[in-house]
Amino acid sequence: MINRDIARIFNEIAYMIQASGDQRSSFEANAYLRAARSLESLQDDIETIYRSGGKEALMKIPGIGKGIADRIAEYIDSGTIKKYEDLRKNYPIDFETLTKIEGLGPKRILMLYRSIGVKDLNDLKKAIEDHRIRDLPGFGEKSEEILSQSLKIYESSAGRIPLPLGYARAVEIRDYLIQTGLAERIEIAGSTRRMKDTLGDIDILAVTEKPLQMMDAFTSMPKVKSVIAKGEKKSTVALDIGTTCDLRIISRESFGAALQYFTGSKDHNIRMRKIAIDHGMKLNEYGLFRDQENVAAGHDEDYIYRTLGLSYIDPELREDRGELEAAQMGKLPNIVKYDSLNADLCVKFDISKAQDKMRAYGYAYILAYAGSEDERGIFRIRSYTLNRNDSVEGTETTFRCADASSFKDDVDSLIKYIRDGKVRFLTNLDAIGTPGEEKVSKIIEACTASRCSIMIDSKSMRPSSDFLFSLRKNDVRIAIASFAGNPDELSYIRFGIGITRRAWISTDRIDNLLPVEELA
DNA sequence: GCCGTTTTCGGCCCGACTGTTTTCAGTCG
Ligand SMILES: Nc1nc2c(ncn2[C@H]2C[C@H](O)[C@@H](COP(=O)(O)OP(=O)(O)OP(=O)(O)O)O2)c(=O)[nH]1
Ligand SMILES: [Mg+2]
Ligand SMILES: [Mg+2]
Repeated sequence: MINRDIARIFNEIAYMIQASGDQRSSFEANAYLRAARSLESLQDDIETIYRSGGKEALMKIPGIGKGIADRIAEYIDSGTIKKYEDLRKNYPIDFETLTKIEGLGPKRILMLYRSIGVKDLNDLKKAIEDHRIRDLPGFGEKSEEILSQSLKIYESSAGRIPLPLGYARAVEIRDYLIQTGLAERIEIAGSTRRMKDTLGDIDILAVTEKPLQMMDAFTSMPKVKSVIAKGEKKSTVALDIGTTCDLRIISRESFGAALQYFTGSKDHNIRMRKIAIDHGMKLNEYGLFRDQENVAAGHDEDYIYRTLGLSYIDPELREDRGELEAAQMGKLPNIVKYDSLNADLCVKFDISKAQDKMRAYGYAYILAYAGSEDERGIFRIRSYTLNRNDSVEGTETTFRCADASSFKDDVDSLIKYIRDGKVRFLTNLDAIGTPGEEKVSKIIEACTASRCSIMIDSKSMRPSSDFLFSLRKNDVRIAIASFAGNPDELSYIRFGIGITRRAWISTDRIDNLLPVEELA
């Protein structure tokens, strides 16, 4: 897929525009950045979209208009983009990598290039080692020191981390801050709250009477490797797991607005703030202001949405993918709640002693792996329930599942299995291809017609929410499974539920809400 | 460069933290 290649080019064009910098063109740079984000989240191959639908199809993608559609077409047709090549002549710099260094943006990167010829990471390293940066205009001894620190953080950075890892760490940090006794309210925000499948960092929001003390506690946590910024409202630290964590402290009255702000996404926030402007108001993390008055003071997120004429939008939907339009019309999907499942639809350990867990999760039954079948790529799962004595009991009810990854080169056989009613659940659908590919559509059609559900593996988080979001217009049913390999891993189900919520899948399509009799 | 249930022109979200910037630019959330 060339989506990422083109996104990278657009990012670089944006950085070069920003580096050369007059105000007017910064909006153009934002347009390129927005288009790049759009391409990165696009599930289907942009080349396929262009070849089958032309420029009109490209212009249907959010953030892509005439100009950028032309540039995408130019890239696909000729392999290069003239505007990009021309800019590169003036700025032969690896912006993509250098902007990943905390504290380095387009302007300072350009300064480093113009003054001492820094083009890439290696050049930067040498410049820092030789102390050539401290004498540059706009830099000093301190900023050279900070750059050296940022470089170390970058090199030990894990990039985006998987949600299950980040979520566990976010909960640890939240609980640590709670046990300091300083927190009046505290909430995990950002992409963790939106249950995005990978996290760029961890974001936490708190209310406290003693911000300075709480910031001290935060920056001196055991797992903090270094402190990147520390103020009374906001601090950032680098954690041991190669990611950073932001703590934002806010007053009690502003908590609702702050949670709305800090949950994001950025694009959702920008849209919200524009809607506020349309209503003659101003939205920021402190409140919703009409004239000078904060009309949302002391209110929760729900109040802000409703005051702007919207229904409440769950965090998982806040990606500017149509949720604001839907909220305006009261047409948001009714998504499944985290504690409402009737069952875990596939686990992979002996659950005969798991009665306590079963009760704790409120499950009426659990389907557990019962071995592979003779046919390649097919396995069986058995239903277990709680009997009168409150112990787990296997039943005669079993279902057959197909693992799509075993049918990559034989999609027709898989479709036949589904159409013949030989399989009830399908795992690893994304191994077949992207959502827009014909073989995937054909499988989905077969599943919808023959009551085979797409099973989500909550442990590996696949198919992803982005994949399933592309399929949201289909009626195909969904089964959520933890794939737990031991009792503790039953908690992974949360991430599978998150996937269905992010994918706009409504409760009437979720198999886990059915009693076992209705599964058959 | 994108975009439009007030617009096809004229807007484009809004604020925190840092350094050497004497009044704010750059970067980031
Ligand atoms: N209004 C506004 N809010 C922003 C902006 N950038 C970030 N935010 C808000 C929304 C984000 O969800 C939140 C946390 O910022 P992050 O950079 O950590 O982004 P997020 O957690 O969404 O994604 P991540 O997985 O960390 O890359 O702060 C911005 O430019 N404007
Ligand atoms: Mg974040
Ligand atoms: Mg953050």
